[in-house]
Amino acid sequence: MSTNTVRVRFAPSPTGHLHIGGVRTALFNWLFARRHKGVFILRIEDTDTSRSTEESIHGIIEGMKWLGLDWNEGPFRQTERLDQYRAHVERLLAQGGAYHCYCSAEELEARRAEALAKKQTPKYDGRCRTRKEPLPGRATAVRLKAPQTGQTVVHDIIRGDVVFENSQLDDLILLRSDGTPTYNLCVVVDDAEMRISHVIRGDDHLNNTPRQLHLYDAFGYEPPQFAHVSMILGPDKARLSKRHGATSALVYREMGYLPEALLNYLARLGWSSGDQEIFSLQEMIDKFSLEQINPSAAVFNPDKLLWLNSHYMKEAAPERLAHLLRDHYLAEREPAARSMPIEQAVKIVTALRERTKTMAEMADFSMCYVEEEINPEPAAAAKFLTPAVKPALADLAQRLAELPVFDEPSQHVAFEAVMAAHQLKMAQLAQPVRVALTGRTVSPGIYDVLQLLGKDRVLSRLKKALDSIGGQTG
RNA sequence: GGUCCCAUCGUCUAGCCCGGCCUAGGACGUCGCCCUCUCAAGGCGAAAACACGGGUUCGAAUCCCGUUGGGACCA
Repeated sequence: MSTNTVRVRFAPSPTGHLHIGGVRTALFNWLFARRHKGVFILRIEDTDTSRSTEESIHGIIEGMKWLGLDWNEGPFRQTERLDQYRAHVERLLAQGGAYHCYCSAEELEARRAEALAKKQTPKYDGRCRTRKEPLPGRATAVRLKAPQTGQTVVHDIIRGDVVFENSQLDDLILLRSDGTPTYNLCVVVDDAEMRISHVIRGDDHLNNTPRQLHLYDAFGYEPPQFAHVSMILGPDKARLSKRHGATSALVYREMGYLPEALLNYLARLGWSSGDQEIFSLQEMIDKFSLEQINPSAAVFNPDKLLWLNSHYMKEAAPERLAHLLRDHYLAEREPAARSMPIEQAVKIVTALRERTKTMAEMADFSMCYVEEEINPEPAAAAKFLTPAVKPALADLAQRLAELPVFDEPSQHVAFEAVMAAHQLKMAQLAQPVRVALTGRTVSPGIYDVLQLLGKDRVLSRLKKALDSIGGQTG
């Protein structure tokens, strides 16, 4: 295989749901891989067994599949590669590139607290670095013998060169005293062995990068290129988290967002291509470049995501939305909806997608076309189903019942006749009819409503409404 | 506290690298008008930003320095 092949990875820790910040990182990696006809790898960083769960792994994979972020290799799991990490450490130890450290976590913590108290930078003092004889009876961690002078420069594609003084970096722990490998070790071993060409990750890892570079050096590996993407912030400019609202990709699915809307939104958060706002997946792939990524952090804006979602709902094939609506969003509200003819679902989608911004909202507005009977909202009924309009409604019911063909032109004639006979304007007639038929004051055009319900339900709901109105009869 | 990153409308951004075309463009949101059987959608229009201070230069949003503010990591 050519050494020029782009190989990138998304490496989430399965300690929670698939976070939308993670989705953006995954998307940038995926776009970069597709753009360069490279390889996208999914790697599960599950070495922290106390916090990793199978449930999280399933959630991550399900989320990735929902979004269409398909991977070429993996999912690999770090817990299946522990031998690799240990072997690398053994090798380093044998070469003198690492050493045993006998300091206990408690001692280190005490020294750190002491340093902080003296307003000094807490940093490992390297006291075990030159120890010749092992201390018997003490658990040992393994540390990297890192350079203590000079500088380490991270050549970041997004930020340019970032310089670190080696004197500021301490000898990082490779293996803890309980034998478990640390994050930096695993990442470097995996990225090297998986021949990752570009590490595209959150900039919360920028500070880890010089240490990782030391590790690449120690192992004799050529380091990859780095691109550190800034964080996604909440409205208060703090890192986006649960307290800012939904952060799980799959929760956005439940809220009725389309995957292409989320992807388009996340792509434009930190990346741009001129003034373009709407990108198909293929356009994103064609135009994506790491150099165009904005180095500054971005605030997550739910309103814009919502706008994009409504845009994509209007763009999508009605049949696709109809299946989604019926089999997912409606079915979870009313299982009987599964038996709805797909043509009916298509009609509902066509009538509602201009006025609802999510699939969940569409489902809520669809219920009155799914259920056999409805109970109008009390406030709407009180305002529009009044004795004053009762004669007109009765007249309309009569005329609609007598229509030989229940189509829009005929319905139109009936409405015109009722308006003329009762001296009513369209608004005065349509609103009561709307409330009688849908139970609320907001709906698609009244003729669309008639079509969606069909003659039987129209007549029965009009009758029910008429019966509910007190006062004069007929 | 130390290290590192960042800084254009409320928000996402174009412009910045290669100073003049910038009386700073687009988008979301907001407001107004039009359309209208409701709500939307759609159309038209408006308000709204170069964090601050010094340089460099004929000229700086664009280059340099500092300040301030925010963020991340060490934890």
